[in-house]
Amino acid sequence: MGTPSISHRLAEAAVALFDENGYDETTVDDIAAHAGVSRSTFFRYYRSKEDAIFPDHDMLLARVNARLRASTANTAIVAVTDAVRIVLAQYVEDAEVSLRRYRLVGRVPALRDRENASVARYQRLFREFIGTWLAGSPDADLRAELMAASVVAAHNQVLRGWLRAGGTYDPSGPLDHALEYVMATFRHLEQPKEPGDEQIVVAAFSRSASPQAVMEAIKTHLGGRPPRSETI
Amino acid sequence: MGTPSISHRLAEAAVALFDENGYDETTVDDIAAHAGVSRSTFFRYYRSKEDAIFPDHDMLLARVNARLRASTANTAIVAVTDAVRIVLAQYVEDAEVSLRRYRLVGRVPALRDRENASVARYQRLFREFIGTWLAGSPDADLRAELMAASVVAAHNQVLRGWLRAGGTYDPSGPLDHALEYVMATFRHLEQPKEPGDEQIVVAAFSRSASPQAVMEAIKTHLGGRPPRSETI
DNA sequence: ATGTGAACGATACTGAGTCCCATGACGGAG
DNA sequence: CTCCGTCATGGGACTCAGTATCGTTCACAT
Repeated sequence: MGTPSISHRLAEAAVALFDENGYDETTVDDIAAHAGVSRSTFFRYYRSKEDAIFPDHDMLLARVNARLRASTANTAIVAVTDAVRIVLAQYVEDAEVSLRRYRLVGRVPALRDRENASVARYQRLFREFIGTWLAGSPDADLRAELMAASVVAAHNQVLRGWLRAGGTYDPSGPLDHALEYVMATFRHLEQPKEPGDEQIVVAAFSRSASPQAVMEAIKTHLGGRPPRSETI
Repeated sequence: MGTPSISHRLAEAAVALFDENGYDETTVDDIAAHAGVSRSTFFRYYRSKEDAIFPDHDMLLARVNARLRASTANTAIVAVTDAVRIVLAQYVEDAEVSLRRYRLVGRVPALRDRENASVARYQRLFREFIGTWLAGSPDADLRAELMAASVVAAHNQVLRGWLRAGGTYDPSGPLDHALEYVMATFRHLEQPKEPGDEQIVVAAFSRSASPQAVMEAIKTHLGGRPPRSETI
């Protein structure tokens, strides 16, 4: 811990100088000099100037991918929500860095674009996973696209709220709420086609009929499926 | 028409050279020379090398913005769907260019990022519009984010399908289908909380009661709202 | 004929990103 | 102790995108 890694020193120097002098006004030479290394070394650790602000994004993407692939068709929903939680947790873990980066990204268009690009990569990952999962069902591609977009959007909404508030609370509650919101949305889409399409059966029978006979008649009428709801 | 505009000639040259020699291998000098103008002139018409492939994106964004702002709270949904149709129609209008660009963007990461950035701008526009529209309602921010993401995702899904098929059909049908899908989703979210929560009323009344009296009694019971569905 | 302004060309400059080579530290084999 | 690979680093040259500035040309109006 006496000598932090060069990679870390470079990232620190980059954020510090960007904060102080602005992004465009800071050259790679400045960053390298501030970290006590040469320009060549900077590009050995980061592919570009922007990369210095988004380290370990590849790692995070890999973890999300791993979490998604470690699931069967039955646990797909859990896998998705878990994966989203992983991403948010990563931001929360070092809130310090996340907040500085947030303020920086808000001011520099180039960095905004960069972040959008990585968001798109996450969304693509989710889309492919969900797509292979519910392959075969009608509108599978469309639904996969929509679910992926919604999940990512929910995450971003919660994250931005947390960042705007200065990272002063635990966002896992809001995230669960948002994810539940999304999941409820898509659950609704599963069963009934349209709000008005629900068929309601009113059964009339003799007061003296046996409950078994009534249930049997109803079951037959519904084609073997149990009734969706009981009406008093 | 004998002499097309310099702007157009530059865009043509750019796409042609990118197609033939690759994006990174083509310099701005090449493009300018191929269009018969100087390098300076290129940067007078396009802010960057990437811009040459995405001309009139600002214009399209402005049209979407205009369509959204030209609406009251009552016509908001129509405004959103209209705006999306405008965007897709723009792609369909010169399918030739859209297809070449699609193939190009699929191969060059820098251009993919660029496109993601402009998608994000559309989404932001929709989000802000929807947000101010349903401001005040519970979870307004979250719902705005989700609706915007879904609408944009629906558009992109339809667009990509159309592009992959080589632009060989009219995508306005699929777009309407996808948008209806999205709107149905969010309609579900409005009224009933959970599938089982729907309240069903069974009315019993005298055979001799007048229809008006029955309707009046029911209306009163439902709190002034007309019944959601009629049951035979 | 002369002023005026817009469009274009030419040139120089900064800085990101790439490539290649030299150097120097380190560790193992003899 | 010396020799020899290996690897991280430094250094410098190079390409090219993007910016800024200035001069030129041409159309047009007065």
